[in-house]
Amino acid sequence: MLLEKVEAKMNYNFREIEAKWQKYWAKNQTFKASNQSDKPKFYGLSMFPYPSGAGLHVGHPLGYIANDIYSRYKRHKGFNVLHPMGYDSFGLPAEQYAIQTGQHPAVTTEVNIKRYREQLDQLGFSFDWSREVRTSDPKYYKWTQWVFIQLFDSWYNQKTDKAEDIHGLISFFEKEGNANIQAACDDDTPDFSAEEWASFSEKTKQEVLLKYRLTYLADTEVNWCPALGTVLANDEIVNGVSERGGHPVIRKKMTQWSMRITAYAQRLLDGLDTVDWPQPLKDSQTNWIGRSEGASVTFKVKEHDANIEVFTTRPDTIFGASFMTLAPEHELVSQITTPEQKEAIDAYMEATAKRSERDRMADVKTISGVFTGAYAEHPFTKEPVPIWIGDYVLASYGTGAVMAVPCGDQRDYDFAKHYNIPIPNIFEGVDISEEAFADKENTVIANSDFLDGLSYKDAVKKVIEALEQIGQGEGKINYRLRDAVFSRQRYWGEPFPVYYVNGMPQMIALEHLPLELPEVEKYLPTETGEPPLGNATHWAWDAKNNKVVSNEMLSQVQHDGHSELDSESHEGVYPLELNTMPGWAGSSQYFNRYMDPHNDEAIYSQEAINYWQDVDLYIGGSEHATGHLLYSRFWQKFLFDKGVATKDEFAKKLINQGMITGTSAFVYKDLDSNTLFSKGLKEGKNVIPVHADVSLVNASDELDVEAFKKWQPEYKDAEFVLEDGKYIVGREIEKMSKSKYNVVNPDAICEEYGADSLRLYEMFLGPLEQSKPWNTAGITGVHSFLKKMWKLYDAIEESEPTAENLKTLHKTIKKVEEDIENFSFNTSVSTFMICVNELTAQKCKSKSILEPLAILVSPYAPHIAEELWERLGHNESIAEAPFPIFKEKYLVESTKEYPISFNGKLRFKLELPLDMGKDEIEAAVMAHEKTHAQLQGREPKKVIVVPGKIVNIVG
RNA sequence: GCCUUGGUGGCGGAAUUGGUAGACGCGCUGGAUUCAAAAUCCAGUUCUUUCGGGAGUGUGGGUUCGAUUCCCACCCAAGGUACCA
Repeated sequence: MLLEKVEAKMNYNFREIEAKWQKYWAKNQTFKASNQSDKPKFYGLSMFPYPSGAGLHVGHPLGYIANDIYSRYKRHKGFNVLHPMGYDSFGLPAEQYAIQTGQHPAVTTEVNIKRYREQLDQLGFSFDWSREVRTSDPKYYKWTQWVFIQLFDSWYNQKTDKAEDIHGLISFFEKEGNANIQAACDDDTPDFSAEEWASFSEKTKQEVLLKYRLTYLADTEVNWCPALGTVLANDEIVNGVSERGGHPVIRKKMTQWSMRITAYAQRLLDGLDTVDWPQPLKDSQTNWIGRSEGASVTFKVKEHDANIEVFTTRPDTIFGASFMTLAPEHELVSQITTPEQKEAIDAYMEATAKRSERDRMADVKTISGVFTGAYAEHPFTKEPVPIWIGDYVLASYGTGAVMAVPCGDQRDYDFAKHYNIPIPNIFEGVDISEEAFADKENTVIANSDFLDGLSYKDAVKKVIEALEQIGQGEGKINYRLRDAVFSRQRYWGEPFPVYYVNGMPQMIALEHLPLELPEVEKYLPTETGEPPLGNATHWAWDAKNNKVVSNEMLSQVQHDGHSELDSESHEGVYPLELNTMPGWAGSSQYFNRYMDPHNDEAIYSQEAINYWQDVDLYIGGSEHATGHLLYSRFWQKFLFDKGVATKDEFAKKLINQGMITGTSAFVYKDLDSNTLFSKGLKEGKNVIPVHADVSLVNASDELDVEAFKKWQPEYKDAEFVLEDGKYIVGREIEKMSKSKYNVVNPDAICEEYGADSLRLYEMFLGPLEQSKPWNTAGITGVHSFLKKMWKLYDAIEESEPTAENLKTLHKTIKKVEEDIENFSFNTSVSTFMICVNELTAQKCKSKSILEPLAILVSPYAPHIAEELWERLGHNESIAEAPFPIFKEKYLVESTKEYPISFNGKLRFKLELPLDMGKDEIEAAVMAHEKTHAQLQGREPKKVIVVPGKIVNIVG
């Protein structure tokens, strides 16, 4: 009895310890951040998760652990730390589940969040849960709706290069029309004078303003899936059919809200230079924005009152343009096609319309096109230029039309060859009989009138000047980036704070927000094809009383379009927007809301943002490169323009954690019989590999045969051919996924080894940014390290540390501090192991060594550190204990074991005093018997001596 | 095709400014302890070797007294992107 008790005290009982400290942290609010502090601030943020029904697997917490370590470290370093967590809780899976089961998404979301919270708590994170946000919480999405309204009330002034209040634009219009305004606006914005503006009806004014607002309503082509009754995002479509169910998808024009992110294209590009983000991520944003410099050129169409505008990056080759190509969807096609060509053109347009965008992209080798019969006029030579249509020109890029220069562009070249169109050569000394010449650097222009003899750069400059002179072009920068469609025909998303009067959108005032999601019977689209919110019976806006009312109250004028029938009693009730916002709406400002999450008066107070400013360290997956991270930067810049945010980039440093891949296990089934061969016996047999659940396999790749039979009853009676009495499985690295049965659940690992072991092991696997395979077997290494460390604190003494003890401690402090600052968490774990191994060998019991060691370990393995800290006699949490200070003096050595190399190869080592000079070292080495043995009588050509480092003898 | 990142033992990986390649851990081998197992501890573990040594960081070159590290060319893998005019 007594013996058991003693043993229990000595053993590392991680289950008890971890539960104890998790409770302590929660009860004492150890990690609650204050918005008032004299300390410097540190804001460490991990991307908040979508709470899925499957829960976390070991790959998910990797970034959280890293950020938790860094944040805890900063706390030890005297920073006031903000380390929050929340949930991106609007989203598709909950809605799909609701459609299938009828359960309200809010209910399933709540259940999933609870499960997530349990799993997160179990890992011992230092999150300030008092600041939790949920995007689906009306108190939170009130502010998502608020940002939307701010965007609606703003336009982008290109002269001041920032977003400004829409009222300023209206006064411009009133004073001088829109001629002198440089603004981000729709391409089809008409020119008008102040008088014309004044004469516009209220509705026309609103329509014009929509062309300038930073969020606007417009007809947009979307991917509509009739079978699913919804629009799909591009990534939800695979090979032209829906990812879910494989239903056909068509392009459909729908009135949708869009975000004028293109207004910020250049600033989004420039801002990348100011942040410490991974290069691949910056590159993919740069590519996505797709800036290209060139010129826009206007070609007049002969015999028509029409112009074709093209964008080209090679205006210098304009004299080589021998035809033009329009996208088949180009608006001028039907207008300019001659009667003789009409039949061919119609047939071609019909054929292209049938092909999906994806088919067209996939099939790049087939050259196809049709001549319209029309000609454009070359701006300089005035020669006729035949106008073709061809599906190699995309309607969605540039102007949907190109001036084709076959000698300088391979696609134009191929097209010209295929249809026997002339290929004039405008390059000096270049052979174009085989292929086009696209080398800008070595370009010398010829046969080009006033451009002859010029280089690419000079010719571009000169031709743009000439185009401007004749009013047929100008220098232009084109972006690939499109405005972002912001409407979704979904239920489980933020409602737009919008109602419609005479078809024009009106914003609901801030004091009446949030506009809460209505209850619906069904989560599917209505029979008339309206979004799920069309099923709501209580979804109309009473603009007089500012509240949501029953649809029955809708004004007659809205109902059937006859204003004279407007019902008196129901006046001022209007329909509400039926679309909801996309998934990225709620995540585009959450990082700022954490600064002041319970503020009901503002998205956050100015005091809060003045103190916290921006995120110091943001960790999350690289899959958000062109979604969340681009949209968030856009909203941040907008709020910066409005003076709401203090920084125009929200995150100083960003790290993409690598993916943790699974190590799948395979059994080998004989093709002809129900026989399973162990891995070593499958050679020469006709077998197929079958996935086995990784939880049925031990560290030595042995399969638990009985458990396997139980798991897959079809193998209940199978014959297992063993080797040495064991069934050995094959292993392969694959993406961690349910279907591959290689998902490893953190709960089971915490149960068997503890959260501290899991945290250490995830870090120990390798560099944070790299993708790396998971193999649970290796966790025993870090687990026995913790046991060894625990043992070290068995009998703590107040004794003086030895010089050796101090050296071990201080080299550990130095290395761990450097590692954390460099986000090299894997190497710190090794350093801890070395330190504990050394102190164990030294039989160190000194409190003055073991106390700082506990602090060093605490960011990584916080539970054991707290427990040891308490055993060292402290009553307060270790969380705020100051980080140990490294002292160089303990590492100073008097001698050095010099590596002695011959021709760069190490041959032997020689211990010499460190204060020995160059010549003395050389003399000592040359006198050594092993040197003579190496040289075998040869005279060395040269002796390199780097004191304190190395000796190298050449010869 | 283009852009990016990477390539080191059986495996994960280390070597931070060019200076002892393979730290640390897994696995494996042998041993101790145990009735036995687990756990723990000790020793070994890049390859090769005639036991002196020799070779070695994707391949081939280069710079250097010295290269995993810097330069050039190429190969392979992963991720992103693609008829972008």
